[in-house]
Amino acid sequence: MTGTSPRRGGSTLAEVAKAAGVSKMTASRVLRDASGFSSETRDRVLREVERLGYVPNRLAAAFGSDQTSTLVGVCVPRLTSSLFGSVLDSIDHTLSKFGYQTMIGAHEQSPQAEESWLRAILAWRPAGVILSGRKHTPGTVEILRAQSIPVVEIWNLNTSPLDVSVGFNHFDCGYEMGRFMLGRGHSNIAYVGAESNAAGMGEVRYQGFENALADAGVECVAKEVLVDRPGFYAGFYGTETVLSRNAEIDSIYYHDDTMAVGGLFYCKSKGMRIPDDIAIAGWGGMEVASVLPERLTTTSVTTQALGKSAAEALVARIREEPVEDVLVASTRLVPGNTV
Amino acid sequence: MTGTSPRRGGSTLAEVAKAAGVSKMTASRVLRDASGFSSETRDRVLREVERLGYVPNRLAAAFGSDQTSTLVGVCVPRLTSSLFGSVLDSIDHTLSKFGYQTMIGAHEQSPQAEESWLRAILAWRPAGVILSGRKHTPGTVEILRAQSIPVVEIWNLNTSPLDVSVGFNHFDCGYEMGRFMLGRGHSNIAYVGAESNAAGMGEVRYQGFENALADAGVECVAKEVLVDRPGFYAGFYGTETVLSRNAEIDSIYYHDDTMAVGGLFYCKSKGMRIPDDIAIAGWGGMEVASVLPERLTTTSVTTQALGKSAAEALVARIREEPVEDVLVASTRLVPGNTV
DNA sequence: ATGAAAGCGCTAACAC
DNA sequence: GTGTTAGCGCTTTCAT
Repeated sequence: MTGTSPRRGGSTLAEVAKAAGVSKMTASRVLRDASGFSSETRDRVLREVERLGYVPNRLAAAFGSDQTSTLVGVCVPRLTSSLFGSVLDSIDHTLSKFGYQTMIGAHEQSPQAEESWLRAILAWRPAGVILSGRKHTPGTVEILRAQSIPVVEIWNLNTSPLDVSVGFNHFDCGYEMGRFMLGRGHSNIAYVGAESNAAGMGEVRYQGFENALADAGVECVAKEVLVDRPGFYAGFYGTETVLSRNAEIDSIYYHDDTMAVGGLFYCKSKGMRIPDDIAIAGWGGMEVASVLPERLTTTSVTTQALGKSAAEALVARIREEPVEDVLVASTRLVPGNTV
Repeated sequence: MTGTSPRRGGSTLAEVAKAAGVSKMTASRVLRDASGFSSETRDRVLREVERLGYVPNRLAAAFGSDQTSTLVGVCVPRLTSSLFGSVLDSIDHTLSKFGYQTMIGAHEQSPQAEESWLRAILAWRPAGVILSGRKHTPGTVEILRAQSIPVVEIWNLNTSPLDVSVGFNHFDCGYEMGRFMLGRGHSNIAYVGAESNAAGMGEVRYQGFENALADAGVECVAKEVLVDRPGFYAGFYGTETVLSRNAEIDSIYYHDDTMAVGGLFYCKSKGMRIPDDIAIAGWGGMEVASVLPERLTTTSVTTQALGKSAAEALVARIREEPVEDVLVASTRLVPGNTV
């Protein structure tokens, strides 16, 4: 910082107060809309605020009083997914309505990255944090407990959360789709997924799926989990890979709709008929499916509701209001004509 | 706050210092990895930090010293777009490498929403902010000037930025595509876009496009800008709308690839051949196009590079290093077989 | 309805 | 290599 430049942030409360001919306390009360001032005083203070372009210093306020800010840390696997994007959008929208500011992190499914992000975030004394998934490092768990800070874990349903959990029941999603595909007469069933990292956010869905097959005495004939970000292209070449290894496959369950759409176009490019030659099922209920000639069989999920519930639960915890420990965001299998 | 609960954040520097048998200053130096302590002292301090689970209070540090935090505010139109998601991902990744924390906002193209977000963010004395688009309220401009804070405007190229601009040359993108479509012999050319709001982030592209047509003495026969979020479905029904009004249309330029893909499937569903009956062009070079049977004619854009450049430019400005005022992220027309 | 004083946890500046 | 002092801008507490 150069010595000549004026203090960043312009004027202070003291300057506003002085200009308005009142004490700092009175000015402070006016700005926080507390009580204890006449409407005449109020007008005088607000006029000076306007004139001086006063911007409150929340750093000082949060530090000086209760040691807690209105900052909230939110960590998601990635920002490029329409599903996580929707959740984050809903969280941010809801939090800002309640007067909180959202600090983000993207851990791309690495618990270590999550932990180092968290350490940096906690130094700002956030009012709470929202994490994705159930896998956290021991360090993460310990530091959260030590800070006794409200935590909401999202995405995966977690019946023994650190604090509060708001998620989808991925196991049931997988199980239900497994049963559905079996019910349509498919028996050479494969799974194609993608995980950038070890945390395995898609794994639970596969487990539910596999269980459904096992309960019917059927084995999943192929499981291909690419080390990649889930997406259209991963679905395309994952399908190529799995079909090249096993020509008997008559149906594929995908990590999500983007991968399913990629797989669908791979199959069509090879002249396969859907669902006669090969059946395809996705997950997520993404918008892209709405324009395809085929109606994709998928599980539609309520990402907006998940985000809103998570943000509301966090705010309730911050305010020490009663909150359900475990909330489930709804999902629904939507039969199309691709299975 | 209940009086019984311990101070959030656990121990303080003073406690660490006392436990280590040194002064606060020495402990502070160790933690900031400054010089001025023996390695023996360092070990003793770090041991106590570990033992006490000390988490530094950046609120106090930022407030007490230079009045500036390592927080950075980043505002984008929305978080559900793969393009903006990619930019944000790249920004966050780059900023965190430099030790900054990202606070987000989503203004969905409303300058007013941007301004109120900005006011809340500036109260945290961020080291800098990144805004999207060129349209800002007078209040936004004034407050930024008054705070004399580093600002990077992204997305739209802006030759007279508030501070620094890193963007795509949308006008050229549109112009180039206009010329390309004309070159392929199309003459009944329409445009289909979508804007949720008045700020009109897609408008410049249209202007370039229209100019290309005008320069060739051709008029754009239809312009349909839906009041909606750009997306697959908006492309689908926007195409339906525009074609129902004008049956002569032989080619359509879309706001982006999602809309183009939506339009493509609408046209195919009506039995039209592409590009013979109707030509289709998008923008963005999105992944979805990689799996279609058609190679979509589009403009591929470097969202990761844009985000990285923007973050780096902001950091340079914060550090008072020399920075180019205007940076252009590259775009490239990629001819496919849909035009 | 308003004001005065104290202090939050940290670091810059200056001693030693 | 280490310690002391002062102060950042605000809010809390307690007077008036």
